[in-house]
Amino acid sequence: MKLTIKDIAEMAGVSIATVSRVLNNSKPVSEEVRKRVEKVLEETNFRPNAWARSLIQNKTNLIGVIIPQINTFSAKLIDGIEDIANQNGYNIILSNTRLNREQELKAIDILIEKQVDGLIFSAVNITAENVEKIYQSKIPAVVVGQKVSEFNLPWVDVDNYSSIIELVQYLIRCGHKKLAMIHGPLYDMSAGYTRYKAFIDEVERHQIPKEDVILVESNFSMQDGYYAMEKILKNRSLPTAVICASDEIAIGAKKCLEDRGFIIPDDMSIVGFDDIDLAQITRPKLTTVRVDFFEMGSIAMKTLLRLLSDEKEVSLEHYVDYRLIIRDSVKMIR
Amino acid sequence: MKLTIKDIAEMAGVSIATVSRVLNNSKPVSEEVRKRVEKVLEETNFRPNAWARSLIQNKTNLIGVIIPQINTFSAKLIDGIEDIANQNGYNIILSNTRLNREQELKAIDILIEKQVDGLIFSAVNITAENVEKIYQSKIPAVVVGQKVSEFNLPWVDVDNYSSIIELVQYLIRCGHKKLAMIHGPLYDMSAGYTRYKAFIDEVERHQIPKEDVILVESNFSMQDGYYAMEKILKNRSLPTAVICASDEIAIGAKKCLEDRGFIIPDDMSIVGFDDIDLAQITRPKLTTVRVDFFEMGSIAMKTLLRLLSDEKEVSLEHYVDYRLIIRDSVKMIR
DNA sequence: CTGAAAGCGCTAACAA
DNA sequence: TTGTTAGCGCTTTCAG
Repeated sequence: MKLTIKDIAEMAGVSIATVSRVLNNSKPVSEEVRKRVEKVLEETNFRPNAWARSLIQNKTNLIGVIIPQINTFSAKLIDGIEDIANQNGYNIILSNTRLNREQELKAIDILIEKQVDGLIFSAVNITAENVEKIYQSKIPAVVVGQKVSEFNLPWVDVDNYSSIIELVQYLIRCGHKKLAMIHGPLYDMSAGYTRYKAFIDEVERHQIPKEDVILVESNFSMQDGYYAMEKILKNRSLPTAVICASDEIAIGAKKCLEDRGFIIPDDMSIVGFDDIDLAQITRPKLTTVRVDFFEMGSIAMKTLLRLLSDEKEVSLEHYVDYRLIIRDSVKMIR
Repeated sequence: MKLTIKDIAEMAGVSIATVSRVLNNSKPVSEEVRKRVEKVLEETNFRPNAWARSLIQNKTNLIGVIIPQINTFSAKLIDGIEDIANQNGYNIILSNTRLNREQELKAIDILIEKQVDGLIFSAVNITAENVEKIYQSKIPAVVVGQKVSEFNLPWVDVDNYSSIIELVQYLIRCGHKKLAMIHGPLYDMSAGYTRYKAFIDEVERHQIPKEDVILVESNFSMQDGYYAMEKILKNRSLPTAVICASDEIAIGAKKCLEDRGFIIPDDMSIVGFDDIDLAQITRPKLTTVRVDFFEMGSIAMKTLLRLLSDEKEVSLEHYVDYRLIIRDSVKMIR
């Protein structure tokens, strides 16, 4: 049988109200009685039922975290969220939706039932349906990994657009005139579509002729990067540099080239995105864009905290820093 | 104002008991009334407060997961736990103790207060103090990543001992007679101490003379692996093969050798542990031991489920499979 | 089949 | 300073 505050009260010979008072330090209790109660508390190792309390206080100190999958990136994201949450007395309840739409909706429902104080939501493509549900629940929420300016929710993301533009400009400065991109799936709004859009926009801005631009879609894996590069190699005129939507893709693509005797970056330049550990270990070291997912998580949680403390002004848009990491996989032409 | 079952009852013109009945399908309700209530439920998108319910049913459908840090391994572990938990209607509440003893104790306390139905506990070194607290709480628990045979708790771990023994035997079969190990910190019972102990035991069993065995301690990072190899290189007589307690160490050590002009495996053989993604990408590909952390998580959760369903016989010891992955970083001598 | 009411473990008035 | 009591949102007897 689990102990309750009532048991403690009996054992200490006081009322349950008094026990509650010493438990929470909420009201003055005489030194003598406090000692007595504390003794029982220690001896029994009593822990009050958080849910009975939350029922009254309407607060659970729980943050719901919804992610589409668990990988190295989301792991860092979670780490960042947990860090700030923990520092502020919150626990996180983790929901992995495994890239499944229905699971996302279900996860939101469950977290509403569990009365989470706040929600951090991430998905490959956040839809109106999701957001609607979150709105209705009135639970403070912040979106992570996608710009959702069309909704009235704070979001945190890397500036996928600017970063790719910077990358393209860098390649052009290096003298590259024929470019390819291995982009991610376009239904993936953030790492897929936005990076793709930035690329075609910037390439157009520089008036690079259509025939000197190659686009290939790929999933975010080495294997798929490998295949994507095979497709690029089928073109009559090869690019001098290819931008990959992720380091994994880049490394797969690189492998494909190497298997065919290409020397990187002499025969073809490659850049990636994310700056995973591998990027600095492969030879040549990969030029890429560094994204700090831990920071992304902690910014998200800090934003949520601000929402929770009813601050009037919580800015809706949060870009997490990125940095072009120039290493050895791009050749300077001329 | 949040909706309650009372509001729904009023709106549907029934008693709260009836609403509860349709919510849970617990007792027969006339078709007509059921329809009426369901309509209101849909329109309002009502979600019952899980904690009010749990207060009565003494069940939260919450599993507490305590991990010492978030990295690629624990991420997979969590993934495996979440997968099974989710399939069985449980949510996980994640506590990262950041390698901090006090945090571990605190995390247990908090999870007790949150009335988790079960606990999955992992730490670099699980102590009697931790276990004592868990015992006292009477919460079903399983330990992950450490053999804790001295306690009466189920645990799940790789067989660190046998796997290292297999590795040593493999090296010896390959003709290696002078061995080194870069082992992890010895306070780390599982990946540190046990692998170390297996190595010295097996080396002794093969009567390899003391002077042909080198031991160096290192943290589990490439950087530290690099330094550890530097130490090994200071010895008068070098080993022909070195076992590293992790792939990260191995890759760092390898880098150190390469920086000094060694050819691997010709000049020195290296083996790692874990089979991280990198292991098959570095050249030469790394011979290592594959450990399935996702499986470790799912076994842990399945074991916990068995505990929760009051099965009489729950085996306490669970080894997760490992496999020697022979690649190209070990030279066959003779 | 439906409703009234007790009670889960706790906090917070309100009295004393 | 302490105790009594109402009630948080729900489930579950127990009557009807």
